Amino acid sequence: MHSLTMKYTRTNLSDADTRREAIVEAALVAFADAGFQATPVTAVAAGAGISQAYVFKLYPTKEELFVAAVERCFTRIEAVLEASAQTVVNGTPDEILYAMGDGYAALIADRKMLMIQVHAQSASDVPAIREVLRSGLKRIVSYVKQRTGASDEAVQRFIAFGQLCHLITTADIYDLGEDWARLLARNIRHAPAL
Amino acid sequence: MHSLTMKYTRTNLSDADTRREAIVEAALVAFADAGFQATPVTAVAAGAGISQAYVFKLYPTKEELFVAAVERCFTRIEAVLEASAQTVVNGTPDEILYAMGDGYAALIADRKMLMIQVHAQSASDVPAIREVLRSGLKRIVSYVKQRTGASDEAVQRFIAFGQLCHLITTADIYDLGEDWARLLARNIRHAPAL
DNA sequence: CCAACAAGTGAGTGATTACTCACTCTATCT
DNA sequence: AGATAGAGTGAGTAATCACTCACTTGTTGG
Repeated sequence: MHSLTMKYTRTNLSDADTRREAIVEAALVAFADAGFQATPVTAVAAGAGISQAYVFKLYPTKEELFVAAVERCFTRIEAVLEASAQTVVNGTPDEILYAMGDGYAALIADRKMLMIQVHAQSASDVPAIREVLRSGLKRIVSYVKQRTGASDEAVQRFIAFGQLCHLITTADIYDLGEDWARLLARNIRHAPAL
Repeated sequence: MHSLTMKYTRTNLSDADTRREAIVEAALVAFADAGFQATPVTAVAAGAGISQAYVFKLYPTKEELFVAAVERCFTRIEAVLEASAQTVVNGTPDEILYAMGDGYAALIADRKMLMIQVHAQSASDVPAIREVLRSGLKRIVSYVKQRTGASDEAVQRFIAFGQLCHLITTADIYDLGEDWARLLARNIRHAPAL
């Protein structure tokens, strides 16, 4: 139980906690790919390189697993926003917001972080999922507002255009040569896929 | 085959087409409720009051059924936008857009039309679903642009705030008394649920 | 050496579900 | 009357999947 008696003394993670880490990472990938309902827990287990039975030992239900993945997603977004904010020194609120937009665009280049959010919205009739979506959103909005000092309107616009970005990606219209698609994607930053 | 020899001569729908109608309506309700993966075809059949076997006779796969429901959703949105536009005479583009926003807010009061779109985004890795999402979006954007005559920026903003509205609804933060929630929902019209 | 426990798994199980098929029933046409 | 065709279904089937459990293995403290 205590680190002095633990097998791995190099880190402060026990074996089980190391596994939890690996499982959440695998869950992020697997759930992002197919969503909550369509992803079998076996896919997460395979991604983490362990048996399905052990996944269930560490995360008793698939729901908890998904919630952990969504939570991780929001934590990562927060970290990226903070890192982006730090690249601009003595900036105006709008400049910091702009840098955050850059950071977010880079983050979602591989779609995983974006799709997890969309899947969470889709599964938001499950109370625990709605709850983690809400708390993640709260963290992002509160953080952006406080860190940038931007107006409420600017922060709201920031989130709204983030959502537009999700729509553009799911409908896959970034590189469509049509007028309506260009209209929607105008000025939306978009890093090329990995 | 031809209406002169048909059983029901009062309408121009054959029995099968009447059933198709009922099935799409039931599909809209059922899929909106639980999404593409989590909705069994039996739920649609029950909603339409017919056997599951017959649903499969008219819609050979669940995928086609879902696509039909999404298509219907966009058709209904377009109709609502048109009806809203017609309520304003000699309006500026911004006035017409505003009226359309009212219409949309009223339409999604019962969440069905909203959730179907979110579920479609979530299942957009299925090519046919991505396709119907894209074509629906194209119809809406093109229609709004042409009918209002608004600037590209204004139309883009209209769609972006529509998406924000979806997020607010899925996370269920309309009536949350917290600052961050009020910030997000500021000036977002919201008809009370039915 | 042994007791105790944590890590880990193979092999189920029961429920669900997309899709099929052989069949019935009713109405119309000749 | 008999043939034909469309509307409609009951009863499957094969696969998938969330979750369980009895079990093994390796480690450690006494």
